[in-house]
Amino acid sequence: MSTISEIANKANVSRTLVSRVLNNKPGVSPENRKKILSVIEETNYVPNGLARALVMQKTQTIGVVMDELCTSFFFDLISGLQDAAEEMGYNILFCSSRSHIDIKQKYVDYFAQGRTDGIIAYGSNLTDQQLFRSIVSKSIPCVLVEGNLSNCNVNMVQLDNFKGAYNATKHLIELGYHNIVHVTGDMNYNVSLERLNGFVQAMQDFRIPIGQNSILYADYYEKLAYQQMRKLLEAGIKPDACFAGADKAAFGAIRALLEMGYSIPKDIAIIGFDDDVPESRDIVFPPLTTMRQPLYEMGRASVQMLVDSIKNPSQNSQIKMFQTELIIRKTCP
Amino acid sequence: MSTISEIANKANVSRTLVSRVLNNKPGVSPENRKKILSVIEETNYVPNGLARALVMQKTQTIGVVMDELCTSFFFDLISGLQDAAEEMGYNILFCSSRSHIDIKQKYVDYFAQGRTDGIIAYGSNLTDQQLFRSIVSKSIPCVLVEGNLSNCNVNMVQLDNFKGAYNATKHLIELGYHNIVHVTGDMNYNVSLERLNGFVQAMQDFRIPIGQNSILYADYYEKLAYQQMRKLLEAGIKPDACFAGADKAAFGAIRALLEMGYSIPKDIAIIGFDDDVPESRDIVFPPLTTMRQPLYEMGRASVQMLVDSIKNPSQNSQIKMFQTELIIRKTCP
DNA sequence: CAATTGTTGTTAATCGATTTACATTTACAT
DNA sequence: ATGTAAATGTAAATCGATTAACAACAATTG
Repeated sequence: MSTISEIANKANVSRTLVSRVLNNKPGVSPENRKKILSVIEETNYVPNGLARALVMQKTQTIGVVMDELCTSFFFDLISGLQDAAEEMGYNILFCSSRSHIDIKQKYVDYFAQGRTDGIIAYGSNLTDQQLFRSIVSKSIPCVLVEGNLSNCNVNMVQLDNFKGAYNATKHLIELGYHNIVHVTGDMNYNVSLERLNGFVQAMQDFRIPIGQNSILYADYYEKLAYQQMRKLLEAGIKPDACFAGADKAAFGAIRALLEMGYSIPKDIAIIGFDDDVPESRDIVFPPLTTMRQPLYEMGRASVQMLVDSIKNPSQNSQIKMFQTELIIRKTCP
Repeated sequence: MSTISEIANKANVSRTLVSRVLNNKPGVSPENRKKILSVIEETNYVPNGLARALVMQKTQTIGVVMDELCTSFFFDLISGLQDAAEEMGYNILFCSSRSHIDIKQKYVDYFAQGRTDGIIAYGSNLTDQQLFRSIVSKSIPCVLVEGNLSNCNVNMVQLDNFKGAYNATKHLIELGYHNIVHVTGDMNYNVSLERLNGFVQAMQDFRIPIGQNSILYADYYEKLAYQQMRKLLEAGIKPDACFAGADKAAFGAIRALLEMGYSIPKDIAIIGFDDDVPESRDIVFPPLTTMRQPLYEMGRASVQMLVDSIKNPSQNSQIKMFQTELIIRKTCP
């Protein structure tokens, strides 16, 4: 690895001139510029980004901390992040904690040690709270996506899970379904609680009693939802509608229902949540009616908010709340 | 952001002492150590990673360049990368080119500007060649995964696609199937060519004629494989076995076969490739017999090879070839 | 008691870039 | 010929850490 000084020596000029050439700045005679460029060329010289970032006090880099990377669910979110970053001239670095809180902390610290201009962290897990507060205390620009940090002056991009769940439930109720079952997520996650609350509130507002069998405690994955729904059906309970807190869970429930001879949506209506439906799903399952999360837009907004905050560090923190959209397909009219 | 000098001033000591405390080195009196630690604590001081990396001439960081991040296919590969990196004390940064060659180049350059100790690049695309050569010319340690760069002294982790395809085809032939159709991938990708060659070679070795209808040109995704298989069946061709170059393609083909009333494996045997089967697949499709790629192990090997190369820059480049394994499930005995 | 060893501390060089301040040269108008 | 402005160049400070070299002093040893 050669340095700017070596280039300067070989070209018989000062470092300053090389720097000017590198950054396309004036103040270099044509012949010197040419000579310097040719030395750079033949040396395969690349300026050191660390040194540059150190003196410029900026990295043009955003660090993104995710719980998982290889999940179709994050596809749109990451696309939004990347498109916006590209447009605004930032590089994006990803890291994956694989849901280990200590690894997440490690990468947050890593990014916060001057290696990025700001951090975007995804996390709906309640155990993230401490970690998020640690970022904030370092006073590095950051945006929390799907995170919820009360009493804390921090930028947040959120989804209105409560209203989404409320509207999904309301939709079912207004269609005449009253025997509705809700499949919840893991109760360690904020989103699960918020969606459950939305369901409960809607039921109460329409004075529909919530019984012991109205709520299936599961997680947002296929397997457990399948098992719980199966158990319910085998116990002889016959709901006429199901609001699942996540599409994956909806598919699990649907599988149980199909196995038990239910026809969808004739015997039971289904609404999911997320709009996380791989293209291939439609092959075998009925196309799912669901509450869409505008993940792409949320990704874009996160970057915009962060860059705002980088360029204007003294400004107050912002919170942007996104709404879900009911996408009517075939599992519920 | 405070600096080491500020800490030194506040604690009335020299920078050296602060540095020693930060790095847990001896040569600091107990009372000074305590004082410095308390100043660090109350200042929320974090040492600057760029400055440290600049003077230490190492970053303890590996940069990974992928075509896509949010794909189940890469799950195991990335797990392998991360586990190995964790064990060896390296941080891993990911970036996604989303299959844009210029963005890929941008991030490779970014990583190569001293920001990482080495680069791992995934790419089976033929258009990556130029890009890979540019990394090599920068003489920064790197490993290519699934890439194929001839006449170039560079570390590579590869899969024996030829032999895998050969063995899959051979397996079908030895079971008595002779009317075998192969679903290919995009011909711009090395893997597609290698797997096709393996198929062809096996057919030739067993003296089975390859007709016009023996090869379905598609990509490794569900849709096109579905369409091509459908077209074949509608033309009245009745193969007795199918070797798909990828599991996704296999599922597309299976879908067409099921729709046309074929029973699997009674009427037709199927072997896929990759073992990229999301858990949820088994719900509706028959469990797929396939050639497994040891992606987790390949991920680990990439990191090991890279770290080797970082610690011993002068050594010759290595190539490690991994073999596939036939996983017998229900679509082919 | 002198010599040696060990501990604790400081100063200054270093990593590789950018940038300010200033020096030199050239061109042009007066 | 003189003064001024523009263009081109250099030297040195700076970013924020680590570390080699060395100084000062206390403790140990013969």
